Formats: sequence, C-alpha cells, structure tokens
Amino acid sequence: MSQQRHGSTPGEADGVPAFPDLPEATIARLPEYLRALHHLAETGAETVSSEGLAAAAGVNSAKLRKDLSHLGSYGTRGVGYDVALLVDQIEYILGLDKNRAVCLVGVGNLGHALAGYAGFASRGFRVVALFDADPKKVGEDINGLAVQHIDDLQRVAAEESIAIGVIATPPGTAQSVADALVAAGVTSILNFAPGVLSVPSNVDVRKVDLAIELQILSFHEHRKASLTALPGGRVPATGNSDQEAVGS
Amino acid sequence: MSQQRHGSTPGEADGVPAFPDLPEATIARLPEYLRALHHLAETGAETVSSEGLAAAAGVNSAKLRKDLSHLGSYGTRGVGYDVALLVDQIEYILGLDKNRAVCLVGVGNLGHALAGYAGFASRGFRVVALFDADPKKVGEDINGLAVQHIDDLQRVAAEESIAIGVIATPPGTAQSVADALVAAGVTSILNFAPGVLSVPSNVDVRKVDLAIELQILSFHEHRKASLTALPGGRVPATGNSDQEAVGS
DNA sequence: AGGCGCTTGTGAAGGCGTGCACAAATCGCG
DNA sequence: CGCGATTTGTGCACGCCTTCACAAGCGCCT
Repeated sequence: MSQQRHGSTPGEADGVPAFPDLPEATIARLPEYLRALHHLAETGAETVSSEGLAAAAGVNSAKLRKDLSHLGSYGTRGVGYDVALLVDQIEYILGLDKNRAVCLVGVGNLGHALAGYAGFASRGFRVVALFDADPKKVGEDINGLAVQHIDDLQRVAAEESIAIGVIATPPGTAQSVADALVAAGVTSILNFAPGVLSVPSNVDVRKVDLAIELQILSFHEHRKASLTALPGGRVPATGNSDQEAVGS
Repeated sequence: MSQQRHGSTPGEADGVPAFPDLPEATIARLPEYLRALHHLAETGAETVSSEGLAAAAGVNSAKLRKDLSHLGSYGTRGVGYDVALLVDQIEYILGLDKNRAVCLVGVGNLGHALAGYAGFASRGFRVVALFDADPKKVGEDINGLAVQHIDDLQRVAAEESIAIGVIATPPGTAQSVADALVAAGVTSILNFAPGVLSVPSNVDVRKVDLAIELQILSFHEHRKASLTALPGGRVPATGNSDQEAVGS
C-alpha cells in the first residue's frame, strides 16, 4: 500500500511513522502468524496465500488480511505473501530482533519448568537471571543458570538491562515482587500468580492463570451437559473454533 | 432479578432456564471474581459492594455489576452482594461443584510442573491421570500419581469419566494427542503446545502459549522504546491497566 | 500485447462489549 | 413513619472488532 516500500529495511520507511498503532486484537494474533510462518518456511514455501496462512494460524482469512494490512503489508495480488519478508516484518514489529533479556522470579514448581522452557529461547527471548527469596534455593543451578537472591534483583537488572520480568511465585508474594521489579526498571511483567497486581500505568502486565483456564473449560462442560440433557438434544458448537491465545 | 429466588438452591429456578447464556467476556471474568470472593470470605467479610469487589478483581465496577446481573444476580441495593451466596452461585455456573477430573498428557518439563500445581486442586479440579509416550517415564511417580502410557488413555478416561484433558507435549505430537483425547471422549482441552489443534466442533479448546505472551509484551516494549525516543516524550500508558486473563 | 484467473486490500455493515449516568430499591435513623 | 444515604440494576450511546463482498492489481498464457 501507500508508496512502494519493497526492499527497504523492515520498518524503516520514508514518511511513515515506524509505528502504525495496531489494534490490540491484531497484536495478540501476530505471534501466532509468526509461528505459522516459521513453520511454512521450514517446509520450503516461498509464498503463502492469505487463505493458506489463515488456515495455518487458525483464523479467518479476511481477518488475517486486515491484520496484515495494518502493518502496511507486503503482499502481491494474485500471488500471496512472501514468507521470508513477512517473517522479518512481524519480528521487527514485535521487537524480536533485539533478543530480549528476561528474568524470572520464583523458582518453585512452575518457575523451575519455565526456566527450562525451550520455547523461550527459540522465539527471541533469553532468560538471563533467576531469583528466589528462599536461601535454600539460592545457588541452585538450573539449566546452567544460578539462582540468585531476590535482593540482588536491582543490581542484576541494571547490569543486564532487563525490561521484562516473569513472576512465578506464590500469590502472597507476587505484589511485593512486582514492586521490586518495577523499582528495578522492569516495564513489562508476565504474571503467573493468581491475583491482581497494581503497577504504575507505564508498566504492562499480562496474566496467565492456569486454574482460570480450566474453570472456563469447566463452564463449557457444564453448559454442554445441561444442554444434552435437554429436549433440544445435540451439542450446538460453542462457535469457538478459533482458539485464540489471549486477549488483554 | 426476575422473580424472587433468594434461598433456592443455586441455579435451580422455577421457570428460568438454568442456563442464561452468558457473554464469553463475562465467563472469562467470573473465575477472577470467584478468586477475589474467596479471598474476601477468608478475611471474614459478609457482604461486598460492587465497587469493592471490582477493585479486588481489577475491573470496572459497572462492568462487574453488568456481569453479575447476567446470571440473575443476588445483590441487595444499598447493601451489596452476599459473599457466600455469590460464591455458591458462581461455582454452580462454572460447574465447579462437580470436582472435575482432569488428565494431563506429556510429563516433560512443563507437564511435570503442572502435575504438581497446587492451584488446580484448590480450585475445583482433580488431576486423576498422567500420560506420556516415553516408556522411560511410564511408571514414574509424581505427587503420588503414577505416569501411564498414552495407549491406556482410552481405557482410563472411560473408567474415571474424564472430560477435560491438558496437553503439555512438544508441538509435534500435540495434534495426535488431541485426536486420542477426543477419541477417548474428552470434550474440553487445555493446550500448552504451540500450534493450532483441529478438533470436532463440539470440543472446546483453550490455548496457552507462554512465548506468545512474552512476544506481546515485547511488542509493547518496542513501542514504548520508540515513543520515548520521539519528540512527544513521555510514555502514555497502554490503557491496559485492566490485566484480564484471557478472552477466547 | 491482450485477456483471464487469482489474490490482495478495503469500504461498509453488523455485532459485541464497555462505560456512563440514572432510576429503582433497600436500609437505618430520627 | 418518612426521609436521606447508599448501592444495585440497566437503558443508551459509543467504539472496537469481525465479516462480507467487491474493486484493484498482478502474473501467466496464448
């Protein structure tokens, strides 16, 4: 669209503000598109149609096209999208070309697993520090990384210029950890602890609550059960064939 | 609303269909309300105002009232909501009074942690079976539960009447596991593996992709960085002070 | 060179969700 | 017994997102 921009460094444009403010809904889907594109690239595909990519990402093709059009997209009518080009573009928009440093607080059951989660490293993130309040855990080696005491957070965060923190502590300590992260200059938090965090407005928080996910499924189970028991009979589909990941 | 129903078994009403079809957005928030209510109950509160509960759940008070009104709510004007009553009502709607049986497939890094996650048991779910395809893992004892081979899924699922399955396998095997779950009669799936699952329309899938969450945060980091570098200056708040959990 | 088929990009419409603002209802107190 | 303070429940308007449907554009084949 707009002027011709093919071939310029991704995002580096002439008069266009490098940041088309994308709708939140679109942003939430970009990572899924990216994953699908990587998968396609591995199978050797050079281009994809919106139909094909949409199917791979589990969304409507019209939605996909509109999403991509928001970022001043690179598609060719009659052909489709250049896979490699689109990958670069989306990675640029998501800021994944920076190989972002992440720290993780709380090396309990869940934190331990997250520290070793291969999916982070392979998708643009480096877990550079682990913290815990429990002295017994400090010093423990997890995947080649030593657990440090939470009191060192401030220093380490500055040294490694960490902007993203992950909270995997019990609910009771989550808020104080969040405060510590904010004080250490972290401006994005991924919170696995149940409960609401209060943070300054310039800090972004995303929350993942595993029990909540199950409870939502439980609702649908309950609903399906009460419907099949009814005269009407057969289960009429939730309309949720989309299975998006999250919407903040 | 409707007629007076105070005192009847939750959900058991006269002419009212026990299932007011709630908006998805509301359903996604109910678990958060429930958590906040439990917390309030522990502190000994008998009633809450919509304002108070809304604050505890991190949402707007008008939104909360509308949400509760959808389930034919139990509030008293001038007073607030009866905490215990509301807990019962929400638990009934979410189907949590059934103590639902859940099975978990894939006892790797993440699956291991999920199997031991205390938050499940304390919020209405029992993990009753663990499966893995790796013979070396079969027989391993995790939290008093023995890992079984995936081939036994069908039999065990029937015996324990499992309706909810959790997938924590590597991406490559997720689809075949999903197929096996569906064949075993599971109608709700919580998927931690990256990628899109295709399932019959009567099966609900919710997806949690940890890397996607980080990528969304990364986008906001990128955005904040490119804004502070600009003439306008100060970070203008994402407007995301809500921090909901998920919206499918 | 011209035409045909295919695919993108987008205008417009409809639906869903949010938030405001207020009327209705309840309690407590004088 | 009536009045005021308080809080719920909701009608309404607005904005975001989705979806349809189609014109514009591109490549290929003849």
